[in-house]
Amino acid sequence: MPQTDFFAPGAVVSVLTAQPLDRPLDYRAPEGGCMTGAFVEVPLGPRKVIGVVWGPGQGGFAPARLREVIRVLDVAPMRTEMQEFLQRAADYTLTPLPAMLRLATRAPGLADPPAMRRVLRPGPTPPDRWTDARRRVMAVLGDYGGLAFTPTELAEAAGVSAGVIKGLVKQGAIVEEAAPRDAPFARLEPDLPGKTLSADQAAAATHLCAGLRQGGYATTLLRGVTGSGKTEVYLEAVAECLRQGRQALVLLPEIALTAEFITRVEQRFGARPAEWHSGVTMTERRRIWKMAGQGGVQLVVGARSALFLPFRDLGLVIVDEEHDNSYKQEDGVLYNARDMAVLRASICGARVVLASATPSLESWANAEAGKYEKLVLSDRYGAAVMPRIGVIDMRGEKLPANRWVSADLRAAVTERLARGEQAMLFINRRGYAPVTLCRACGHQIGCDHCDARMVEHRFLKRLVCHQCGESKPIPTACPSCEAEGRLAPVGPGVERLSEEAAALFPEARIATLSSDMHGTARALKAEIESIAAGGADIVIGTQLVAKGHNFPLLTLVGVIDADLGLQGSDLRAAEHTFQLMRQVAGRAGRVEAQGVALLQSYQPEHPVIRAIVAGDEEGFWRAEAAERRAAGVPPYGRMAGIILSGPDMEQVFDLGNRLARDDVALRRVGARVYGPAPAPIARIRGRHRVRLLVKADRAAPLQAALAEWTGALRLPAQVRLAVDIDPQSFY
DNA sequence: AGCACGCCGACT
DNA sequence: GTCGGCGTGCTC
Repeated sequence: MPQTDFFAPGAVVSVLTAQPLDRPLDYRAPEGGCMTGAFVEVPLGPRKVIGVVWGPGQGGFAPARLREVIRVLDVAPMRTEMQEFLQRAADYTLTPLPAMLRLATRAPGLADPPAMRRVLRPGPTPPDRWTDARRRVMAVLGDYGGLAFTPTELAEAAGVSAGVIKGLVKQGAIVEEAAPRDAPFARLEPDLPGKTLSADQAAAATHLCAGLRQGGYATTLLRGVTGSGKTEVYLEAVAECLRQGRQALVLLPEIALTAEFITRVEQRFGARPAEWHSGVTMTERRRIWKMAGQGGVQLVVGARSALFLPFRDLGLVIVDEEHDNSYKQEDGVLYNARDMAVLRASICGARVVLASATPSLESWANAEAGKYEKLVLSDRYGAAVMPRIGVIDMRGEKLPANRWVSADLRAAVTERLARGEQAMLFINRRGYAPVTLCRACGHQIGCDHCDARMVEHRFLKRLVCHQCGESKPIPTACPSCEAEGRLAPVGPGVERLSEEAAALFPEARIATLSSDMHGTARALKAEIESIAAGGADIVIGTQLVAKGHNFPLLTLVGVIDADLGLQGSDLRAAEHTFQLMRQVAGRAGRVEAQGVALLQSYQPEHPVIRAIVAGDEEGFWRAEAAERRAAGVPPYGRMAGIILSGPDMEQVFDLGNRLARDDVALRRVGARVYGPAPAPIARIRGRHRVRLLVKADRAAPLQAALAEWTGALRLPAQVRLAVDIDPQSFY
């Protein structure tokens, strides 16, 4: 890390850009000099690019050929802790540092001078006459003294027409002024009265607040069943963080959840936090980015990429639903947001709260080992109790073709309908039918670019590949044998289940929730709100409904295929099924009545199904942990996936074999390589993929060995190699 | 990432 | 003869 802070003009500095160069380049400091961390514009070949002064020059490049930094940008310099975070995240995920920097500068217009806009302030001369409208305008301007209004905003806030404002400006009662466009966010008030907490919640909140007052890094796993009020608890921690004048970040796994959460923040703190995710406008992103650095935002709520905002003084990171798979995803860089949150917090001395009803085994093990603190909320908040969970053994069920709702489940739904309560049918499959089969020749329609079957989406009237998103119209003739009218949908998806429910319960109002049926997040939110308010009798949904939405009238959840996630040989299958089933079951009976969850299963004796039914969480995790420990896999061993992809299958396989053979670097640290094998999806968008797995001891210096190992392989032009540290799936 | 340099096929 | 294909390499 850099020792020198200021570089005099002409001094040699090293500058990191987001260009894929694999290391920083040396430049001469500009006229006026520059600081470590400064955002600068530098010449690169014929172009000008943005970079960060990373430290003193590295040397080794002819001094005469050094070029000069063009200018220092007018944004808050990158903090040393952010540099360290990016460096360590890059080292951990084996990502080139420039790619990491790109994540940290994903706001447009950083190079632009601070844009100004015209805002209105009360002027020196009172208006000649006071009308009602004029009084309202001046009252709004006075009340919100600190806030800046544009003419349109002021007219709207005061409920007057633009003419009134114009008149006041003309008289000098209001004056126009230039103000920076990227304005601070409205202040959140941590001392507004919060909700009354249960004894459990209060104890947990007190503990978290005490930790924040003590300061320094620590991670707490906050466990609580659905409806136990985890959110209220961690909002108290946010309040404490704000009281200390530090910034807080709340990560949510789904954009669809942010709207509801922001409303709760507004109720608790009297103003809206900043909202950061892919759906946010460019202007707003730039504002949040800049305000994070200037301290003009206290709380950011958003997606995992918010971890890379340049917070000036981050004191608390909440990772809600920490077990959620979407925290580990690729957006240019493969990283797990939960782990990166812990890393970032440990560097900047912040607290982390990992909240979940069903933690990941990793977090559970860290808590068991004493690396994380553990807080458990055992009661459901208010009168709500955990649902009773039962299994319906489908082996004895004689269902007609293309029916999936058993007699028992049907009876249970009918009972709820009679009582005026809501029921939910859950199936974790989008679309109408997962397979389209030709009855004449047995051909199944697959994607042309991937090794995946096309899923019929009747709602969209198309076949869709869930892998690459490619879609095509539903053919009338078989593409293989050309038989007309012999194509048949096989198996259930959420749309088909909806059709069945309509036939079984003709009187009921049925609402179907699936991500592809509601174009926008807003439409989806409106639908969810309407359902929560009683706008439907039966809710039919996919994974989407399992994630944190609150349906107070719901007393029954029926899971159509509880075994679905248990198929395949993925070691995490048990964990995921356990988490998903517990979450779905938790939707039932949140308020007064005890809910019931019924799981349809063809293997009711399966240990996972039994653990879910028994509600024996600790038992499940202990058993799962024992198995993982025996197999030497995460979290008791380390793993990495290597994916080689390219247009030529043979070439990619050859490279995989060569890699597997030349494994000296790995063996030196006691790691072993398995494969190559076709990747879980062997072909995506026309690129063939093979995968190798590396298994190592927990303490092994895996990254260094992997870097040496893969670095030795010369890659042909079209072949790409990606390293996935701590892969989500492994077998 | 861009953009140049460079070495082999079909065109004025 | 040269215009242009995109494979390989460099950017301080």
